[in-house]
Amino acid sequence: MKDEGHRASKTRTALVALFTAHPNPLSVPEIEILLTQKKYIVNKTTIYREIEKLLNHNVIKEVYLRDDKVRYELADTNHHHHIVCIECKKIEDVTLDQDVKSYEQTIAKKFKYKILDHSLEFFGLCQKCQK
Amino acid sequence: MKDEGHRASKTRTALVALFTAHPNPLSVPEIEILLTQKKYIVNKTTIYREIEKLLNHNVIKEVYLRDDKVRYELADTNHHHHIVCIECKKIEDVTLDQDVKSYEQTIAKKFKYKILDHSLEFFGLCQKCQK
DNA sequence: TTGAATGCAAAGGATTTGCATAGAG
DNA sequence: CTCTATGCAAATCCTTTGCATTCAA
Repeated sequence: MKDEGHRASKTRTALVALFTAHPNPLSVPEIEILLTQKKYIVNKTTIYREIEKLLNHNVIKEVYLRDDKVRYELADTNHHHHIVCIECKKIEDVTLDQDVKSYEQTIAKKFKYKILDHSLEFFGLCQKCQK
Repeated sequence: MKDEGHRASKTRTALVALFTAHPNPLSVPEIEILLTQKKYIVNKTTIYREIEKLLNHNVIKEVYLRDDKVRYELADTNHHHHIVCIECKKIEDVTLDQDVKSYEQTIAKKFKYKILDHSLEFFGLCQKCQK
């Protein structure tokens, strides 16, 4: 990003550090709370704008988990899915040996689509919440 | 629903008819527009409240498609997924011969989760939009 | 000095809530 | 008559936009 005249601003640094340290995909309101806890006070607007830049530069990507909140996580991780506990909201990464890619060819042919991507998320109860 | 004292109210009838006639999962703002086009004017609030009742009675279910809009579709259809054209936003149902269920056991064991459900959606370009 | 970064206020859009009225059984 | 259904206004929450100011290369 610096190549394009962008700076290693405080907010940018703080956000990347947060995403690196944090295991879960985060929404903007969550990010705001976490930054505040770290005594780093930023305006909501700044977060939204910074998120947009990070998205445009493929530093982070969007994650959708069955609610109307958009979450973000680092983009440079391996392709993976998520498993979400519907009770405690814990989120874990899921990697599949044989990924859904195999379906994509069949579907692409059947529907005459050029498939670019897919979302696969699992929902259930984690060990603790099953009790 | 009638069993529980609910009536076949105008809005309820109109909504179920709309979902039955309409192939795509619909958001509340979309529903409002479609009903208006059919000369059936309802207040937004009424739609939201009716949607909630239909959800509670499992007449419809929520669908999430990579944006922050919640959509709804009839719940009594076969388990299926969706393929979305990122250009023209067309949505089609996708049924898989061998569903993701097979993954669920493996993942459930590995993560010690009780898996209840999953979401799988494909994104790409439909035939028209590939040109 | 110049463009990027930030804050603040306001606007927009979706959704929810409270209250009062209308309507169906 | 009684409870459901509906409308309307207001409130909330998330997100975006415009404008002015600050900051870093």
